Amino acid sequence: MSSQKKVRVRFAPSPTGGLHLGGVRTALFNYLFAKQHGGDFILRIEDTDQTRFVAGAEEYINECLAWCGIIPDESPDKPGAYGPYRQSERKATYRQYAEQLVNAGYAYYAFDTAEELDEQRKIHPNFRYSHENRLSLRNSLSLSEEETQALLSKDHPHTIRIKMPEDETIGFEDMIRGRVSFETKLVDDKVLLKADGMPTYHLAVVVDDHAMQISHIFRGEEWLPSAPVHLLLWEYLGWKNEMPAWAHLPLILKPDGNGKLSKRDGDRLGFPVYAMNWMDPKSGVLTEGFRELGFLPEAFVNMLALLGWNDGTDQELFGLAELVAKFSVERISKSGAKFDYEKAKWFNHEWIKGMDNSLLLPQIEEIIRTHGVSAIDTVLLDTVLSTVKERMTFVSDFWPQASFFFVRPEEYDIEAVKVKWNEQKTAFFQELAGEFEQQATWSASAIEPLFKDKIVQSGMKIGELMLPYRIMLVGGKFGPDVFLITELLGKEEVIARISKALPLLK
RNA sequence: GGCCCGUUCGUCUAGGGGUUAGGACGCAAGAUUUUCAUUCUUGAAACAGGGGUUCGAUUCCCCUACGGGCUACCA
Repeated sequence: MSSQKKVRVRFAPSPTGGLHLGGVRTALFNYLFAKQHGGDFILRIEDTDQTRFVAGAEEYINECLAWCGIIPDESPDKPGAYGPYRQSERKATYRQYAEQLVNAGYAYYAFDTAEELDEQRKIHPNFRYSHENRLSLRNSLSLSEEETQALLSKDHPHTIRIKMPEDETIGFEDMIRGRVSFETKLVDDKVLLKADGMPTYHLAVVVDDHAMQISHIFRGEEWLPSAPVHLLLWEYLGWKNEMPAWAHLPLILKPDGNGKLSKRDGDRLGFPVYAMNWMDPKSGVLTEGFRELGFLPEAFVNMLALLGWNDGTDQELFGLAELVAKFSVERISKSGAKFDYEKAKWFNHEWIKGMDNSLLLPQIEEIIRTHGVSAIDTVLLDTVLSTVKERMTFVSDFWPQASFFFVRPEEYDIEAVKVKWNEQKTAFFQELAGEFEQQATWSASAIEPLFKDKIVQSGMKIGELMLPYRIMLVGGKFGPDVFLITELLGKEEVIARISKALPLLK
């Protein structure tokens, strides 16, 4: 069916909030599939008037995707032959198709008001608008032709509902799940066109996917129950043999407890759920995103791809290009995956370790600048980054891990050494500073023996002096090899730091 | 309640009629690092239950249980 058709795949986010993990993953899988088949990835914006449209949200979506390296081939900004790709700009056609369905007997006008239906739901707890009761409700099926026309000509508020067949089995072959089928008698008569003339999602996707020549649809599992409506629509609109192939992706679940992952879980458990910072325009509350927290887009994408997919080997680290090459729908798992923030951090750690310094440097320099250091020695920075990289989980870890290379410590972990301090140690470091002054070759390999020999001569133990020395240089019990730090800091700075810290230890 | 989808270590998963059920995260222990982290080694840790089918089921089928999704004039 779709094998000779060009692969065209779309991502249709609704611009009502931040792009969360599930959204990005749906975009990613769409993208991977399209690129793998040499097809097109289209961004379609689901900006119905009913969804509370948020200003700037469309730009936000674009930025998120761009950060992840998912670049649409066509989008509202880059329309192709089948645009426009904003639902709000395609309003005109939906009504026409809805009426076409009514005329063909596949749909009908329903005049019941929302209040009347609410009333029904109160009386009948399991109320569904369906073949069982549609003849006792107010619609063009129960009313006579004249009554219907009268209501229509009076502009009586009405919706158009699909007329679900009474007793059919409708099924399809899901690319992930295999055969899935539904009994139409159990599906209700969904609204296709609302009273305000706007389409529901059901009508809009089908009409647009057809118009946009979409060949494959990857969407969340939450859409599975409405698949029969969509399937029928493709058929009723006369497009049955142009119908795309479907794949319903498993959901991303909360790490604890049960249920779909939501923004609240991030707040509650202390991890991001949005790709980038998202400010809720109503509440003004800012939710920190993966990007701002110091995640590398490569790690973010890698982590998302492996949440529900693997290549069948033990490999876990994949770049986007490799994902495109190795992706396969058959290997997408059927069951929902709980999001594990620890594992996400591990992915980031691995990517930082393996990332070329030159790609990390712009962000690192930015971090250093925000801490008030303007003169950056790029050669030193490159070396520092190399030694500190493996200790970083987030890009932002650079500062806590390496700040002492750029600024003198302000605070010292004096408690760690004070109890065992004595005059002999003070004298030792005073002399050491003097000897450093005379030292011609300033390298770790030259200083380490000098330092250790001097300790042996003094009769003290090496272990007694190493920690104090470290604390003088970096302020605490952390950091890379102390002699490497000594070398990188330079002679003048090391002596200055000894002089600054020594009085505090006495 | 109804419908649909799912179920292998705590988590993400590999596997698949006969396996010591593999890997990763996390956890624990040890080694290295005279700091902290990294790294390395080792360890604990799983086929939801019951029926079939079969010489043999974790794997195939059915049922149950459990989990999730949907059940709006939201997407």
